[in-house]
Amino acid sequence: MGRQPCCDKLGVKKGPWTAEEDKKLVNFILTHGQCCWRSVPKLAGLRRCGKSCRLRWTNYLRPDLKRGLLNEDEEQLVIDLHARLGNRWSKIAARLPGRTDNEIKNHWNTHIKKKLIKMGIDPITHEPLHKPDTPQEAVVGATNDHHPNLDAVDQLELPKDSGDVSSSAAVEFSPPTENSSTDESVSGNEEDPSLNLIWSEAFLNDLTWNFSGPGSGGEYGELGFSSSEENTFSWVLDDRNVVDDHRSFRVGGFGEIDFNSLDMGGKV
DNA sequence: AACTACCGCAACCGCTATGTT
DNA sequence: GAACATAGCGGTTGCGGTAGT
Repeated sequence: MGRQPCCDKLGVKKGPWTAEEDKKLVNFILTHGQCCWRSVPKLAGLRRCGKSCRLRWTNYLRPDLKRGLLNEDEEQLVIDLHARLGNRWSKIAARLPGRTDNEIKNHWNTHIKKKLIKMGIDPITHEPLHKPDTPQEAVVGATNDHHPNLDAVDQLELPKDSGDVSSSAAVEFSPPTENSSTDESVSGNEEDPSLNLIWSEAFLNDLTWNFSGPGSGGEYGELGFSSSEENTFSWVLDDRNVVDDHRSFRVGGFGEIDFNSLDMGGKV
């Protein structure tokens, strides 16, 4: 007997999510928490595969996600971790709070890979491109599924609790400095003042991001969201954000905000 | 202005890992 | 331990936006 499909293919909608679907999914997760993805579509009134719901939530709707491009420090960390872990994006993502494996994977394929090649570094082996390969190296590079020191890294089991990536002794990572010349005004970073602004109570209150969804109040506690995180849901549930064009919706709660134009000094 | 090519990202697909009965 | 169900992961694809001609 074959394996059952993850969901009933008949009547299952595919393709980009609409704001209405997002709203339903967020409402459901807020009310019931993350469990039984298979039953989520039915219970939430969505004509989607449970898998699709999970992906949508983890890659896009989660409240703790950062948006925007990875900054140079995050990029460096990704490169470093990739050298140790290979294409194990979820493990890499676990070391970058607020970043998803999909996001990192995409960023790797579209930006970092090219950058490394440009610098003369093989993005797979992290060795200089024109170095004469030994047969062993060639094999590692070709298969890309087992880096020499991968097992050691697995056993190391980098501390997970720390949102602070710099806390890992195994990772050569320099914390962002004030003089960092990277364009961090756009990209999300916990060290980023604009991000701090977004998450600050003052900002949230000021924009009247009052959570107005059903069941607002104590029942979200099971999700472990802070009060400010709960507030961030208002962008999804707020009709102002419900637009037909999902593309204009996709930057989520921060999509309407132009970080560059924010007057930091005046606001906080 | 119209067309084309390229880029970046969201989402899907298929597989593996893990949990449950 | 086997069989099945579910969750999670990584590779790939499709589509919209944008730069170039």
